[in-house]
Amino acid sequence: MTGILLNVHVVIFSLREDALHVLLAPAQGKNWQLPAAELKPDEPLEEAAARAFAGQVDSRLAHLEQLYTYGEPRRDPRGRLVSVVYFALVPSNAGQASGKLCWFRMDSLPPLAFDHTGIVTYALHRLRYKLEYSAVGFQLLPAEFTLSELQHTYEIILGERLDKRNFRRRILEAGIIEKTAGHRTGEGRPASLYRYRLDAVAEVKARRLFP
Amino acid sequence: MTGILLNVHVVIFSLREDALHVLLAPAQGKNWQLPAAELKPDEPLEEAAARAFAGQVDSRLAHLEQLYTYGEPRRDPRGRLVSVVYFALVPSNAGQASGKLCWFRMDSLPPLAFDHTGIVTYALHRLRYKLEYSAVGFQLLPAEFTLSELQHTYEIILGERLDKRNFRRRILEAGIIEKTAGHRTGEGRPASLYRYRLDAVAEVKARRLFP
DNA sequence: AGAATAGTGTCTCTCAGACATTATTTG
DNA sequence: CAAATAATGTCTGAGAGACACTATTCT
Repeated sequence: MTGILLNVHVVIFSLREDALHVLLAPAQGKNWQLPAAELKPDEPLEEAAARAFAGQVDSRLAHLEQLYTYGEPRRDPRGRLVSVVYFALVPSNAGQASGKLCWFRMDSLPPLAFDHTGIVTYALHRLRYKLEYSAVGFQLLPAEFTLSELQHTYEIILGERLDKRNFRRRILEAGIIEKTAGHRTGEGRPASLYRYRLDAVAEVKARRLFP
Repeated sequence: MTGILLNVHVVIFSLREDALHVLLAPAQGKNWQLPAAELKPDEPLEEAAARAFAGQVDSRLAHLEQLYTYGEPRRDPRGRLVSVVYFALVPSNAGQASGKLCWFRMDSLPPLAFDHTGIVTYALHRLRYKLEYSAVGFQLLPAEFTLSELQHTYEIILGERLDKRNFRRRILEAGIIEKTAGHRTGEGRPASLYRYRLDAVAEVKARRLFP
């Protein structure tokens, strides 16, 4: 291995104040970059990915999957760097950033170092795509949520309005959530709380939720 | 980089004698393994992947995409090895193997070294999945083909029979192939030849062909 | 009472899936 | 003319998408 470096980056998404956010670390100059970790000799890749933001975000990790491996020869001017990039979701009720990491709105990202802008864009593509055929959307919400909150989450990520009745019909017919006893009170009529049915994960992954 | 090795593996599929085949290289003992290449310091990952079977298969490369990066600490007993695995398709009219590489039927693979059996299984999943929503199927055929040959390709990969009329309707309505002047004569009525419409690639990738 | 949000049903149109017969060539 | 393969159309059922009003709570 003549001078080829390997590391792990993570694109971490969360919903904050009605907008999709990404967690970034300060880089050279005024730039920012994706949180990274060196791979330890005896550590699985996923663990290195989790380490990239461990202790910086007070949240259990809701979702972590490999995104892509970037290895263009000149992507980092400091040397040949191959990065295995992971993609993570953090529920919106957690994820207060501490340390040097900061949340940025996806629709107004700061300048990013190296090829990180392209990586974040691709991660958003993946998130939108997976939203349509799997149950990742729930990973951005707390354990209990209302149907309006769920719809709102989908709308923010997809960037488009969805029909309330059609949304509810499809989500409920898919059988992946169930009503709990609780209600959320607020400004108008209180809303029923729902929870994600863990036993439904497997079957949902097979079929598209939104075709 | 304390003792972490990085290389590139390739899962190469082709259709031969009415069955899906994978290209393998001899390994320790009676085992076989996926063709591999060391990453050169100034070489893109794709190029290393292509190098893993360059000169061994007399064919232009029809399709090459990154599959996944495997990096479990104990996957290779000789040391910590991270492998970026690619996935390739070779048209059935080309791809005569030479050198040490051999084609094996997917339904009767020899014992594979390390975690390569799992990798090949995952690659087949990906191939089947992509067949349903993109145009990769055409990459396994020569430039001109009959609709029966195309359907046959789909049936072999998906492992199930398809209805002839429904298949033709969907393929033709998708507008991704066009009739050429030629015909293929053989035992029965001669069949019209079709070719893949290059300008259709982009739009097809967006929508599922087989839902 | 008014403002705010939750919750609910129908119709239409497109498309997937099942299904059988005729057409053209070769030996 | 027999065998082989190519080519073609219809019906039905499921599901996506468009669409508007009633219900419940809070102030």
